[in-house]
Amino acid sequence: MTEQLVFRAIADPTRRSIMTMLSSGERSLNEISAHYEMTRPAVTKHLKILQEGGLIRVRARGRERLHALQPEALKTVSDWVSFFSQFWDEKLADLKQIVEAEDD
Amino acid sequence: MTEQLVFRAIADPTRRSIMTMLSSGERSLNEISAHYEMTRPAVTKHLKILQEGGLIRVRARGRERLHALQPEALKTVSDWVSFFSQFWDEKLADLKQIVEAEDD
DNA sequence: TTGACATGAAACTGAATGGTTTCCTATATA
DNA sequence: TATATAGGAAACCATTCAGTTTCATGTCAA
Repeated sequence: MTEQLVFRAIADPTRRSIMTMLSSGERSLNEISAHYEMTRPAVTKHLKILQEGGLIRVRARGRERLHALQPEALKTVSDWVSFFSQFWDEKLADLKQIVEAEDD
Repeated sequence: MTEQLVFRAIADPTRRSIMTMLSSGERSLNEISAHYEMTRPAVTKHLKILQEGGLIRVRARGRERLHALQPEALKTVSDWVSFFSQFWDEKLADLKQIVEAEDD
């Protein structure tokens, strides 16, 4: 199952940081790795894991590779958390159900 | 920061499964490990990581150790996901804000 | 077309993870 | 009190993970 790949992807702080960065628009590998101490190949590996989790998509532009956020993959996490949220925020869980029902 | 400990804790499928099990009530170590193929010490380690993430609490009853879910720790995850949810479900994000404002 | 730039790929390393086995301690209970 | 039960602790192992260095490839631009 792919669910595990999402949880795996978001388990690392660098990867969550990259997601935050991409929330303001797509970025090339160079632009991304410029923000971190680690080497470029290390960032490449993180991007691959994010891609495997479906959290980003990659497209080529010339010799660059542009990485864009694909946040819908987080629905998996959101749904999982929602199950438990009934135990600490019933109002929120109820409203979520209402919203989802409306969308049908 | 403790945030990382939560994401680390929920990254493993066995630990997420244990959380689901505990959602129906507290359980002793023996009761929990009976549901898995792995040995009891292995389950003990998972429980320790869940505890470090604040996701469960443990109390002693005689020679037993009862483990109970503490789902509020998932608020960390919920909040993090909410930031990204604005990109795939604005209605839900809006309602969540309303709910949280009401609680103030 | 040559050189600079953006990236990919492979081999390696150390630390963390998920698991095991073995042994020890504490608490119930016959 | 002797024994069974519940769990803790330590030592060990294999795999995965996050990072590195080195080298190769493809594309742009002078």
